[in-house]
Amino acid sequence: MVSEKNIVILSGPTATGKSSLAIELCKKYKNIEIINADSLLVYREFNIGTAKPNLKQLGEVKHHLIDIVEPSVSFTAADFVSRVNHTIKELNSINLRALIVGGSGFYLKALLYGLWQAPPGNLEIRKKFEPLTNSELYKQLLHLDSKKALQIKQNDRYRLIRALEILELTGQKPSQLKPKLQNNSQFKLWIIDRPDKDLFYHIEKRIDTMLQSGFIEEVISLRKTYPPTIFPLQSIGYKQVCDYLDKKKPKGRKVPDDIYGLKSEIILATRQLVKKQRTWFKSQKKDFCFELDRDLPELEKEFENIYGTSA
RNA sequence: GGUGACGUACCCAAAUGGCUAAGGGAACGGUUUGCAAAACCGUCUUGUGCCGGUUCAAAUCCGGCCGUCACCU
Repeated sequence: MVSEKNIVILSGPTATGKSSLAIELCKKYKNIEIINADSLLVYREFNIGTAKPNLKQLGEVKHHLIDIVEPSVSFTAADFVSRVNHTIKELNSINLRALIVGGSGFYLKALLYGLWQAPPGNLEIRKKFEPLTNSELYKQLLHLDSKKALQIKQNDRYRLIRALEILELTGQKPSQLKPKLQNNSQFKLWIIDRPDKDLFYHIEKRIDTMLQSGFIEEVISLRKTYPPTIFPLQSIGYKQVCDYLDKKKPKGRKVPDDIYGLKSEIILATRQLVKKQRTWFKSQKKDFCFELDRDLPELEKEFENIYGTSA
């Protein structure tokens, strides 16, 4: 059965070189296409700051789930899962294999283990909760579903609202939601990483390149079209450029007013992302962990085992 | 060389005589179930440049020294 073929998920911290590696790996096989698993590459017009693969790269190997939504539209983990499942089916039907590449841990977890059987977010209902303070929200939830409330930190406003939203939408207690089963036996989670010294060097180099390629101009142009509140403009790099353009200084830290100050702020935020991603992956069940450069031969061998001719 | 300002933790920064010297950032660790490059939580338990003086009591007042910055010659 075609659909039972293994699919590698190539993940790991940002700037490790996942995308380029994936393209190099796929070029040798001709029948593999890449499915993006990065929460920001799905947005059109956000190109430089997201380190989106360029046209040449996109031409070498076909990519899915890149540039699929407008920047002002919110794209969720559930959207990601259904799109991926759909794409895999489609590829299988024409005898192609999929390779999933990206560092958005939450999306991957949703793909591997499924989300709960719950309705999507509802702006109307969320608006209703807006005036309430965190402790008021917490008290409400404690009253309606104390089990769930005890699992949520009292200041975790986002999750408190989500839990109350589910209650209102379904009448069901969030703590009793049933899992939506996801067949994950075909996925192989591979994490690639590299030593801090290499990774940080790459991060700095990458940010230099972004700034030289017109990153600031990209942000200026995006801000003419979209409100500053949209999610991708809050993301790493974009947020710092916005602050730079608005001359907004961070609290608790002195940063030069110039391009060097901007660069150091983006580096800082990117390193913090790396750390968060590593923390995330630490708790995930992995099939392989590779250190790039050092373990490349082994990685290629494993890749051959899964995507090789006979598979 | 002269004048003035300033010197508080790894960094920024409150507190100008008196309870155990705020707060923030960074860092480190963690949570994560439809916004996730988001959001949230925990840990950073003696550090007021140096020396001396005044006082019951000094980061805080006085003197000197060292250092930084600004301006002047």
